Amino acid sequence: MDQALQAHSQSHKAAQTSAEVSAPAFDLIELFFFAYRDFVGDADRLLEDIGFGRAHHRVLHFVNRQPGLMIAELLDILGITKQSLNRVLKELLDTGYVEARAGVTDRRQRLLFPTPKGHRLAMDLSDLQSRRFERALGELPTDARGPAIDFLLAMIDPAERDRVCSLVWGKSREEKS
Amino acid sequence: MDQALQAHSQSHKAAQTSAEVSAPAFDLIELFFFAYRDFVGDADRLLEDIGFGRAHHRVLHFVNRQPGLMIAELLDILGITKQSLNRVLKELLDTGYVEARAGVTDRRQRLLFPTPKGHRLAMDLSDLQSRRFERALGELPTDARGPAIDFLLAMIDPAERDRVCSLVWGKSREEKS
DNA sequence: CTTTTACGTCAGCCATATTGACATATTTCA
DNA sequence: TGAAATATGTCAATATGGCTGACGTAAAAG
Repeated sequence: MDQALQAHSQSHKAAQTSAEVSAPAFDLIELFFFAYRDFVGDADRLLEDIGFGRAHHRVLHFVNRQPGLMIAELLDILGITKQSLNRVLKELLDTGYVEARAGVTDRRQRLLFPTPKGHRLAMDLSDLQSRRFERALGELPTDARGPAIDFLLAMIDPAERDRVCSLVWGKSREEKS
Repeated sequence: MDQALQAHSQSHKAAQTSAEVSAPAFDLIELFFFAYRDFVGDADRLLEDIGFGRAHHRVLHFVNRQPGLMIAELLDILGITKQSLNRVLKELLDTGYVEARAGVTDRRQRLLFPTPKGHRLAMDLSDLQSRRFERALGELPTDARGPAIDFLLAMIDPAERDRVCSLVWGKSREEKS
């Protein structure tokens, strides 16, 4: 069967599109796929006991990371529509993991905060995922934390990087006003 | 649900005191999230023109990588049910990206092969994703390809690694080049 | 006072996954 | 040979997480 594929690959060389380059990095592609799958799998297992999914996790994570987040900012970070957010956010509000307070200067805004319960869940999920990173980095010969950060950052669209960087390392929402 | 939460909360405290969990690696968590999102976004944009989604991509990718794959093997790799696979696979067969032949020794088996058209699409998608890796690795000071592979592999569940390694390199991890 | 902004909501659609039950062909084994 | 195990297909119902479009409302900004 490998012969069949090779023969066919040769015969169509002329018809290959402009996208064709050197040998594809199948190993990196597949390792990234499986690594991410296991990474989110940790959180999935913790969440399914409470009846939440990944959508809830993402919302809770960013609300916990940036307490006082506005709806519009959250939509921008997640890249989803307000209708999509609404069902998930409503469940988080109803079950008391997140709470919303009207903005001080602008009372149209609903600023989102984690409740103590929501904060604990968010930290448990983050700890779980951090432990995977710690284990992984600990398996590597030298300290690979810096290189890992550099690699992951380099994988992000250059145009997106500033936004991501300020989200990851930037100021908290309290100083924003 | 309250019980689950309470137990969960206590286990968190225990973990904090005994395992001395340091501050969660929010940066790695979020960078991994955004990196993976951009990574799959490349393929998503190419696929949506033909009306395919990520599910089609995953099936086509592994069929292209391992021509002659059996249905059961594919289900095992993807970790989904046959009912989920069926619709997607049917569309790939109907549109002529994948073809199925009965097994030689066991005619119950349906061995899956990429058609020339399917092979080209799979390679276009892989090339697109490879270019992101090449760009990313090229931005880093020293050659980071080996370290990147090691890091991604370390992120995968230890119990899963041998399976992933033989899938990626067709051999065990020790003999990986 | 009008417009814009920030948000909520209803209604319907699509894609991807799930489980359970049942059908069919084929191979294997007692 | 006849029974059981295997590989796969299929029908039906359900969940989740997204989408678009349209419409409503309260508050801020001009």
